[in-house]
Amino acid sequence: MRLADVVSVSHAVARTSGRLEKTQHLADLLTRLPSDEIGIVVPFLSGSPRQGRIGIGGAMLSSMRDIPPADAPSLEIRDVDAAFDRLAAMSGAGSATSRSQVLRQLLGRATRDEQDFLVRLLFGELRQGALEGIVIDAIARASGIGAARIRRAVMLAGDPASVARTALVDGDAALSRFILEPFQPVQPMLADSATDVADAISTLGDAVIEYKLDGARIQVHKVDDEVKVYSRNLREVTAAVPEVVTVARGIPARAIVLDGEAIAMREDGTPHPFQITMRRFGRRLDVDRLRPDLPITPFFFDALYLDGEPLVDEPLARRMDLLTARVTASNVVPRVVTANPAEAAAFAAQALATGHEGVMVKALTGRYAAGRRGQTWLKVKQARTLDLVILAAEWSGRRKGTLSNLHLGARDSERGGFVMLGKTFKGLTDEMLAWQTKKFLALEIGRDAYTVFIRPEVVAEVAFNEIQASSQYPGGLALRFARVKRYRADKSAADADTFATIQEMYGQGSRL
DNA sequence: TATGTCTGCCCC
DNA sequence: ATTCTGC
DNA sequence: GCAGAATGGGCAGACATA
Repeated sequence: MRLADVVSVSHAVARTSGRLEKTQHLADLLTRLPSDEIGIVVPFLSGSPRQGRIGIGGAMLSSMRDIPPADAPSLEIRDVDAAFDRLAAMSGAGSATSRSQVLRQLLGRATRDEQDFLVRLLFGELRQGALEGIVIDAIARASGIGAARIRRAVMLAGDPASVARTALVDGDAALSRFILEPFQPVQPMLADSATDVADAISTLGDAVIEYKLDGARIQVHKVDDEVKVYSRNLREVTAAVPEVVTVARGIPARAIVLDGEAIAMREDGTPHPFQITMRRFGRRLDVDRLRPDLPITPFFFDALYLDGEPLVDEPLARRMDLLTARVTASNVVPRVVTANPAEAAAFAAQALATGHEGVMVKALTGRYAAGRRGQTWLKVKQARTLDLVILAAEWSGRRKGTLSNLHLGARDSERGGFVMLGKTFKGLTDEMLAWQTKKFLALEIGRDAYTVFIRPEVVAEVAFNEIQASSQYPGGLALRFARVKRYRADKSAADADTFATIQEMYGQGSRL
């Protein structure tokens, strides 16, 4: 199949807003597609190439803007895939230059529309209103198999392309080969948010409350002495966390799959900040050098498989029992089972006092909903707010032509002026975007390519979860997960919170 | 060698 | 990660 | 309720450049 055929379907998908119609366009394409190209095109339609990230980012792509497009389409899907393969294989000195040359050559053979598609694909912003979810529906429609069955197979396979090939070529019965088994990581279950523990308990009834640790999600697979550790995105990270391998090897089970969190702990049993955990997690070099001073500890909270039996369809209560029977208590997340809101609230307070992020509240009857934001898991995190001054805004956002991304500043009561603490666009409705665009242009005192700087007069109430060290901002501090709650028309810049206040919060640990 | 820029099925 | 929006 | 879009800070590592 030609690239142009895929591009035209992508355009048709982007043009319509209806999910059913998007699905139909994609299903038609899948039906026409030669079976040996399913593995290439399905990832394209889900928004990323088969090869994953291949070392091409925004800077490289924006340097390609001058390439004149071809007059007529000639690229085959296979040509593109082969070029991506070559790009992915490049490394070492001079690789950036040769990568740039190969990409230039590819884009030079593409029409304007094809160039546009390839650039968005490589940048990871296809924006056709259909990613994996819609593609799953399309596979279902094209194969005549139920969407739930396809979705489940994708969660277990971790990859829609192989499921598409099986469904379209071999049919329904062949999907049964997608089962949970060791060393085939499954997409982790995700959680919804709740405002507080009492709210979560009243939603879920009998529940287990767990410390929510601010580390990195891990899925650990063990068969006999062989252990592999996967990240939330199913990336294999075994080499980064030898401590986890040691703990897993010691578990008395022939085969087991566990879900948990890896975090750097202090000797006194309190957690390091997330930034410190990240110095270890994801590191491949010098792991042994950092290990003595910065050990990583796994804390497990779920068991997905044990000695030949998949547990994902078992209720949480049974999965917990099997977990605690096999794993030492020091490697299980602290937890309490209760339906009593007061007891739950006390446990949550204890989690925060120990320095943790908050708690998870989970229904005891819940199944493990792989890859989904299950309604049976609720996270409760502590947030606080500051009144900050808007220093500037950037041209970007949901609707082009609005000033959306806000620069947030705290008042510097000692030296005068304001100290920038980060940016946010979150929490802004379409209505607020329209209002602030007008307002900020009236307050403009200067601009550059993307930014309008304004007189520091507008105050917003900004929620955040943590204050963290920053090498980017002049005060050396930045807000984590900042979002706008509301504008404070009743406050002037002189009423805004001061940088000294933020420094004090950071010193105490922003969660205490 | 030292520093800066870019990238990441990155982590949150 | 968080949040808003259309379906 | 789901899926998608749009965007945040910071980390290690690879490579380019001075």
